[in-house]
Amino acid sequence: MATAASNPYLPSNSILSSGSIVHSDSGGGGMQPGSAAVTSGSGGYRGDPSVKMVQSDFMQGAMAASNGGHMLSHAHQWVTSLPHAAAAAAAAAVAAAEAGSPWSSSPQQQDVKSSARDDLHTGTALHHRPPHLAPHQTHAGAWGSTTAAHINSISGGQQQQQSLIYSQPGGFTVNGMLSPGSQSLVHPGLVRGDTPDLDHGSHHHHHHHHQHPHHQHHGGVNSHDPHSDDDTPTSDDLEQFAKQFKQRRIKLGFTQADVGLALGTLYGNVFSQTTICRFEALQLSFKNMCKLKPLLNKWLEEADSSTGSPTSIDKIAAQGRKRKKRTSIEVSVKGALESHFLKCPKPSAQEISSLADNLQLEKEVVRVWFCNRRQKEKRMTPPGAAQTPEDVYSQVGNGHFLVDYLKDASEASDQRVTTTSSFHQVILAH
DNA sequence: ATGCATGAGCA
DNA sequence: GCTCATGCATA
Repeated sequence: MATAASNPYLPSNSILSSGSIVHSDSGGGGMQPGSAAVTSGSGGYRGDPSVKMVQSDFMQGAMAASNGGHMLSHAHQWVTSLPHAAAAAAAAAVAAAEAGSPWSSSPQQQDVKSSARDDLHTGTALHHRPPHLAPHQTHAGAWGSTTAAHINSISGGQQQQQSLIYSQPGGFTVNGMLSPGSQSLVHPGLVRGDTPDLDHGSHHHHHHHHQHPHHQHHGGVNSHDPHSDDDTPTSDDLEQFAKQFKQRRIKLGFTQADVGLALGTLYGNVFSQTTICRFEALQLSFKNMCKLKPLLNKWLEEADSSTGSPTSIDKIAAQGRKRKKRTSIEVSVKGALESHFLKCPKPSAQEISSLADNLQLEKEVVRVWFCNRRQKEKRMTPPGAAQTPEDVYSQVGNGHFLVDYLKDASEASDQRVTTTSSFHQVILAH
């Protein structure tokens, strides 16, 4: 089986002495997963060709599989060794540094391109979850407006989330929600009465300064009305929406995963708990937020008014996919990477290679690490927002950081991290 | 909630 | 190979 696997991950340096990490290799030769935990046991792909992009919002014009093919080919499993215990102060520091979520009202510098993503959605098997109305009301100001108070990160966060209900692949319930039986949670009247408007009723559209590069010429050009989901919302709108969305979602008794699947059930675009989570936490790019808002908005409408009229259309198919197991990077190694990142956010291939060699990590891992680091940096520190650390965030007793940036930076669509490094240094210095 | 990962599209 | 959107797996 899979003898000479075209494994892109050539652990040519997989030493095992100081083992900073724990990924094993499937080195083509005579290696075989013995006791390793092969995660992706259920092979398969998600060739969902029935994409029904019902969103004529802005992007996602054409997404039909251009290659009409399937990217699934050889089957090589990513064996991995075991996780290691990693708990250090340094870890906390790093984690803290990553827990940002400040945004600016400035548009991201992305273009409309990423669209076709019907690749796969490994069903994050789940099902409706117990309808327990939680009189919960979280309000967090975060973005460009005033204070940011929803970050949490590390330990003191708000992990009241039901993060295990949807776990592990294996079961696939092709019913996000609205499935008979799980629908008698709440009456629309109740929620409605409880949570007033939210939708286009957008309560307030004060001054918003932003210039979004969305040239959506559509007939009568948008005059002024940042609301009504067909128009470009402001950062504040998004913030408001996200906040309310979460509230209602919880009141309705749905998990983030539920919503993700429901979106697929309803509109054809399935999303994971991760994405919903990030949306609520405003940890997506502006453009991405804009894209998801309409969808989530629709879901809300459906959710609160479909307590009996389910839209029984399920299409999501849970399928597995081979995925390299997550490489655990030791804290010390992370620290090293961080340091290098501060010096050079965008190392060359050669730099990466040597770095990987030193840290005894696969080049790919290092490369990806930097990519992810940059991404995080992007949504974390809006250009020109780095001020005095003490001004930027306040440490609240329990190792909880409140980040508060000033919105609006610049429109530079290319200027990347540069002045933002100071931010991390401070964090790490804690 | 978030770290590491995949992949499309672009340069 | 990077960016960007997204998600599995995990803490």
